[in-house]
Amino acid sequence: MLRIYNTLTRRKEDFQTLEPNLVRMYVCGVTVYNDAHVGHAMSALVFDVIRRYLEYRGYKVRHVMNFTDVDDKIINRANQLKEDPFKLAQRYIDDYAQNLKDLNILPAAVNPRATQTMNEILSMVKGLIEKGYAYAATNGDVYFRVTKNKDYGKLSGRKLDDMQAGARIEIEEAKEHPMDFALWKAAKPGEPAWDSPWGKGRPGWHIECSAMNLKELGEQIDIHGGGNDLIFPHHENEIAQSESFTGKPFARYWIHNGLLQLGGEKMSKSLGNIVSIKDFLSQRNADVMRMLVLNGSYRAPLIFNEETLDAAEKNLDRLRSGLRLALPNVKGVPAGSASELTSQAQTTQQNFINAMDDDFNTPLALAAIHELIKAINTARDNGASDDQLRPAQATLRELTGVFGLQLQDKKGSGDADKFIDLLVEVRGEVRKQKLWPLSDLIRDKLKSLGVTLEDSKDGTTWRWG
RNA sequence: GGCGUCGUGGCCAAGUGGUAAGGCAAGGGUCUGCAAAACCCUCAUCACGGGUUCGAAUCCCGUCGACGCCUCCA
Repeated sequence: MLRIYNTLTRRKEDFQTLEPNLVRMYVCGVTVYNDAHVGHAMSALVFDVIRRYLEYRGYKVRHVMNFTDVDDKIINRANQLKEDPFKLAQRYIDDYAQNLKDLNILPAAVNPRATQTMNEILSMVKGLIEKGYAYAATNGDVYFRVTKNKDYGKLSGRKLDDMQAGARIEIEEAKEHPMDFALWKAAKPGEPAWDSPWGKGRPGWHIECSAMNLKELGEQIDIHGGGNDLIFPHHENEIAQSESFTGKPFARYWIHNGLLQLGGEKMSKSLGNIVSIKDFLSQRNADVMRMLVLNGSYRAPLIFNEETLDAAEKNLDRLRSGLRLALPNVKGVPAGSASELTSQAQTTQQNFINAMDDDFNTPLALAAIHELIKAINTARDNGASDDQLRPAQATLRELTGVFGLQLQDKKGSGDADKFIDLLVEVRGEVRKQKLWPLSDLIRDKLKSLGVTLEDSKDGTTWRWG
């Protein structure tokens, strides 16, 4: 039974979907006004792994991830660059889609955008006004009336009174209550704007997500996710809007990932301590970022630095070692040993599932995989044939695939392979004649070209990397 | 100031009542002509101080510290 930590209840709960075998999952995407950074990648990776695991467990997952493509920051940036705000947003949407692809993140079923959900947003704002949950203020904005929503604050565990006390908010005089938040913002001259019963304007930040949920997934969803910096106010406000509008509980499970830490602080656009996904991928393989995420609990902060990245890279090398072919010229091991390996594969698979069922405990699941690696490598050392290794390696591929790891061999140009084979063969003759200096020279030269040779008693293997 | 998360070996990180998973690094060994890889072995008593318990990293109280949110933020 899968159990998931629910931010709403602050407990792990059994996972029950609204509809059998179908998971409605909404994950907050990004506001597109700049290059996405590795912190965004972390969040996307966390939910990609969750999705892959749910699918592995037999669920059909309808995964929705939005783009916020109109807001203050986009408008400001566009003004700065003297670019059309819609074009700017489109540019960064395309970039982000490419980032996700490069990170081997499965595409969402839909990527709704605020600007393409305007009808739903408008009707939701209207509905909230009609029900008394919102009001059009004198300044042209429409605000949500937090005092009308009796359990406002339930997600973040705050009370309205507490929030008033310490909040450093410029109190907008048009608001009835300082914590009321904008559903609709009146447009200033020159800003992108849509017609509405309250004059020209654009949606507030939170309402778009409520509207997109309603449009793409319905009134109630199973999983709503995002970084834990979104808990308040964004997700709190989403709940307030959605539940006030529909009168039904909104999301069953609220899942929030911890934030990536760079130099002891979270990485964020406003702090300026950013490593973009693009820059990261120009230096390291996508699997490295993924391994970094898998190595820790998704809810805990993730330490991102050269040291942790190097360790992640080595960890990947280790996983790859399990996929190597049998040693040359082996005769195979007794059937008993081979079936032991197969049974280890089954044990590992079960341990993997048990770990992941416990709130997606990827570090523990990874440890299970390492057990299998060790068993495979031992079998290989003992002379197991490829046929004997294959079933366990298939399990290894299967489980690392659930993690979304690609574990591609480091590659040179494929055309070179047969020449390398030839060199290795010739070197074999050289070694028979015990011409060690020459043999070592060939090995060293190949190493500097990115080809690693490994000699064993019965022959030599080579690989890129 | 309020709310919340957390503090496990050199580094990253599981474990949340019965005497500390895993990865990286380090040291030793097997194998090898050498090397590499692989395999084997070694390496922590869980921030600190109290308390509960037969028994606590794991529960409670306090102290110190870190981080997040309260304002745009994955």
